[in-house]
Amino acid sequence: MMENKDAAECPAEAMLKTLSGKWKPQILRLAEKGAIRFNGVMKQLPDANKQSVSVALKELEEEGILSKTVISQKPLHIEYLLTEKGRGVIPLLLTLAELAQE
Amino acid sequence: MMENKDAAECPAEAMLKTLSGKWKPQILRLAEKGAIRFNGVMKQLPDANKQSVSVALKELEEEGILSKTVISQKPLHIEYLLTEKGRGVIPLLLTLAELAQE
DNA sequence: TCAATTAGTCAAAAAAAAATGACTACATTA
DNA sequence: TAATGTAGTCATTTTTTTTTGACTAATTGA
Repeated sequence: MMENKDAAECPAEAMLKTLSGKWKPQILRLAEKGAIRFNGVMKQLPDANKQSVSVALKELEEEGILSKTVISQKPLHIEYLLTEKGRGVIPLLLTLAELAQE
Repeated sequence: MMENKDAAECPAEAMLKTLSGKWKPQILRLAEKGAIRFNGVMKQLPDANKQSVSVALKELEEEGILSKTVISQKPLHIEYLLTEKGRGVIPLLLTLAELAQE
């Protein structure tokens, strides 16, 4: 009998963790409509705080769901866009939202 | 201009929270194959602890994803089954898992 | 020069989630 | 009588997540 350390490998769990962080679904919902920016998100989610939004954007970028682009440094302008993977996530969120309401 | 307290209502966020609790995806994966029982889950997920499994089963039941049935109290026998809603969640988890690997 | 806007970071505190170990309660088996 | 198996609960500790408030750094406008 061989001892196999299971449990660790549940790919769905990792993805769920990534998506379920605070403010992330709302941020993705904003991103669905077009490029988003840090301060824009802060204004549209008045109850969110800098740190959480900062962490959310960073993690979503690390997961390849958002891409970050520096448009210009003169009047500092940074944009986040949904990647292809990110666009693939949106319909899942919508389906989850529907299921939640049943 | 009227001040609207937004943010609270993101149905996807609630559902994501429910599904992303510790061990929940694994438990649902077991439930997909048939009725599950408390000690059975404990044996199949050796790294999980009673408390977490207990909380997971309770929350999944409260969300209407699992149904709980007492089969008999003589040799105490309680079963959890995926509800229709629960069965609706499974394909989403599989899709999330696929997306995670891209 | 002072204030505002851009996009954050940092350390610390507070809140929420998860883990640990002891315990309950009932019935069966040795 | 003691141990085993069922399905948990409870209080406490540990870990993780989220929030708070102060601070940075560059540029623009008054």
